[in-house]
Amino acid sequence: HRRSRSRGLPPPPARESRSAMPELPEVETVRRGLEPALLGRCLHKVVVKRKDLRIPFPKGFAARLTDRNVAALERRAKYILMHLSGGETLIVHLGMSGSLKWMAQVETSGATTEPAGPHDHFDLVTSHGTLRLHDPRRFGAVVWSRAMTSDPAAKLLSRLGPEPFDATLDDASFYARLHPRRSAIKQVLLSGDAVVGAGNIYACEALFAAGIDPRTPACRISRPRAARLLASVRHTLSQALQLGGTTLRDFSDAHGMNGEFQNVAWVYGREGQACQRCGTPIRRLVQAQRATYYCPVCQKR
DNA sequence: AATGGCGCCTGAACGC
DNA sequence: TGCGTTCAGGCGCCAT
Repeated sequence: HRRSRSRGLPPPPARESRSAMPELPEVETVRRGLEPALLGRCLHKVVVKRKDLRIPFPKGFAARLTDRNVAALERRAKYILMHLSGGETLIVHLGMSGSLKWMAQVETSGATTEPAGPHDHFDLVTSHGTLRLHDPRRFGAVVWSRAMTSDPAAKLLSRLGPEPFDATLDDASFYARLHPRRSAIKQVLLSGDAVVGAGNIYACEALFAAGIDPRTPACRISRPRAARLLASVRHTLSQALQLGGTTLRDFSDAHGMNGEFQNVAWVYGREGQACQRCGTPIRRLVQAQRATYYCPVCQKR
């Protein structure tokens, strides 16, 4: 079977901060890793190599960042928000294949920056090191906003659903967000309308954990099952976040499944393999042009 | 308003 | 060995 892939070679040695398929846990891991390096630093120089990501770089991008200090590093859904001293914000989305690589200056050697490759799109140069955006597929986006309450930041972020670990997201409000939707629950999870952060991998995993068939119309999920699903989303994302350190230091293969994640996955990428709970072969189907993996026995409509 | 479908983009894996 | 095809999917956008 084509999908039961075995890698012939061991992964290359870990040498940079990279995680493909960045979902919420990966983005939060990147944010946490960058925070101590970037906080309070001044952006001395901004080098733009290629500016046509999914959303093209804003006009005057480099000039608008130069000589600003990094005031805070925040995350909202899968966006990284770099708040600057002038009140502006640089918003970075890593898309499917994006990564942010921190290259610390080594004072003893005189701080050489590695040469930029064809998929390196910008460098933010500080006195202590350089932050480099790398994104081969260019599904990512870089957006500059004068203020978070004004466009384009407001437009980009205003329609996002609640954060999974927001205490105000309770069972009742989660149910209320699912109930009007007639689409399959898998698609509703991916839409980020009811809760943000779960991409294809964690949507599949959370639905397995909750015992819910991914094709179930969202409106047919009862209050208790919705509560269980919310708990499963939170559990899955927090477990992945705990494994985030591994993601940070590892390379990913083409499928973004490296390090610990593929080892703890119950269904994702396991078509034809025995369910680790009941032994039934895991199935794969396509919903909205996206692969869905599930156990036909453990997950009910 | 909700919904389903499309396109973007590259590299790995696959198949002949 | 080599070349064409398929697949991966986050998300803005579009038509319905």
